[in-house]
Amino acid sequence: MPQHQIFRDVTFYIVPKTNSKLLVHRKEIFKRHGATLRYSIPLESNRRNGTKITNIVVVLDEKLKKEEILRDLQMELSTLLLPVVNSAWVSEGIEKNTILPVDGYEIFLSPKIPNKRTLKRNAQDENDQKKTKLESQNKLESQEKPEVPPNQRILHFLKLMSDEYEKTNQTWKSQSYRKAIESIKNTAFNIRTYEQAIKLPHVGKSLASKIVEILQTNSLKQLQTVQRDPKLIVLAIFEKIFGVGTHTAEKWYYEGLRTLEDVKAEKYMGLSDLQKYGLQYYDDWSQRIPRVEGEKHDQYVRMACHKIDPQAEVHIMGSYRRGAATMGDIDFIITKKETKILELKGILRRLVADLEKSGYIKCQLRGVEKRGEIKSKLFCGAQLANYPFCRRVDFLVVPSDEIGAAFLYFTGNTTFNRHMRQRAIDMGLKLSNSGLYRVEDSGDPNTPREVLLESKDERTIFKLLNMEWRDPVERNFGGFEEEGKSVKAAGDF
DNA sequence: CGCCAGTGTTT
DNA sequence: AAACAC
DNA sequence: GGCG
Ligand SMILES: O=c1ccn([C@H]2C[C@H](O)[C@@H](COP(=O)(O)OP(=O)(O)OP(=O)(O)O)O2)c(=O)[nH]1
Ligand SMILES: [Mg+2]
Repeated sequence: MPQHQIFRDVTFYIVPKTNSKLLVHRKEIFKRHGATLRYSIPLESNRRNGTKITNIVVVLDEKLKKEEILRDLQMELSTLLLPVVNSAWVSEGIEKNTILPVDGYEIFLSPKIPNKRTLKRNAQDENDQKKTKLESQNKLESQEKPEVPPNQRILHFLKLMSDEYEKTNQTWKSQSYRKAIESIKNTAFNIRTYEQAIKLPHVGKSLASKIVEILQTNSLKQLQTVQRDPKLIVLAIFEKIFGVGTHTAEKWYYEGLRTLEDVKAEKYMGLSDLQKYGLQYYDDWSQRIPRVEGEKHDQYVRMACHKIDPQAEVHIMGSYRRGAATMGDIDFIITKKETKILELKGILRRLVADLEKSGYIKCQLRGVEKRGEIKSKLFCGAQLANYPFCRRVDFLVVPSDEIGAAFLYFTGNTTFNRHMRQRAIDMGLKLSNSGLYRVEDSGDPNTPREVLLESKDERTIFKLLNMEWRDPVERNFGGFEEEGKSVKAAGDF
């Protein structure tokens, strides 16, 4: 019953390109009302002409993040001129049988906080994940028969793919490749066929095909197309500045900045204190910390803490507790028996004051003292006398009744934490830095009731999750370091 | 087709 | 809500 | 991109 065909003269550019039953259905409705549907924007259509709407981007999936919308359109933000609206604009227009003004439906992809006076560029990403290293282009010599460590070529290219996706904030794809890599590492034989590949856990059709492609051509088409432009190298340098992530790095790049010197020269005024310190200590914080120096930090901080409160305890966590030979930073937990968070915050505040006075703490990146409120976390730069570098040091104060969960969290590594937390989810539980909880239905599905099961004791949390205890050294999961452990580890999950 | 860990802090 | 960090 |  297409009566007026209100969208007769309108072209919808649909996001996302991917289909699903629901989306197909909704698009049918759009067509019935006369809309022309397209999936990419021809150059000449990318403009607004007056108030009359003839071309418009319609986002059908409300959950899409702004950056994902842009990626789907394959548009650089600065070049997108068309209005972008959510699907309510369409459906309410249909109800009212008219083309509505976009006000109230428009999704603004660009500005958010006009920082000082800079401009355009926005949209953002998913969650987590750390820096990546740059790696040079591919091409391994074609070694025909026996690969001594099996599947080396395959692993090489899949790693490049994973890195590529991580750099472009496609975190789930990146994660998929990492899981496949782990899986292949645990494979004793040389994979030769699609059938062998697809049997492996975390290797599906797409990855199996890619594996075959690698075996046959010794390369991957997709990797060569994926422009390995100099841009990524610059972005990686920028993103290593503390306080600078993908968003800021990209913004700077589009403003024409290419080196740290460019940034210092042109942006210094506009930088946050965080980023200024990040620049100032860029070289220092790029250095690994020898384990022996970690011991010295431990002694030093422990002494200082003892003076403030002899009952307070200092523990080094992170990679140090996992037995690393070198660390990227130093992670402290400060705690005290039978003590609540408030008192501990006070201890941290005094400790920090002393450490600053003594010259150990060089700068606070995230302070104890912000706006009168005392925080339970401190990120800072700190240097021991007669040592060559300022180090990144993190303090976390933890009330004694959360100490087990906090140890678990702050010992890591990150991959181990995520595995363990996933296991909790699968058991209907939730594990966080404050405890292991049972998640119950409270009537309101948005705010389920969380009942604390355990938070004081690390070992009890392992038991409740039906896991064998692992010494911290056995928690170096995933990645490329110490995979001897992660082989067994992966099997356990 | 939804999930892929969960939290603290700042803007 | 986004950005950045652990 | 894989999985339940
Ligand atoms: O996204 C994150 C980051 C960190 N952590 C936990 C695990 C990690 O082990 C600990 C300390 O973080 P840090 O970044 O210091 O990692 P690390 O394991 O100590 O390694 P590095 O030697 O780089 O400091 O905090 C998480 O749970 N999730
Ligand atoms: Mg650390």
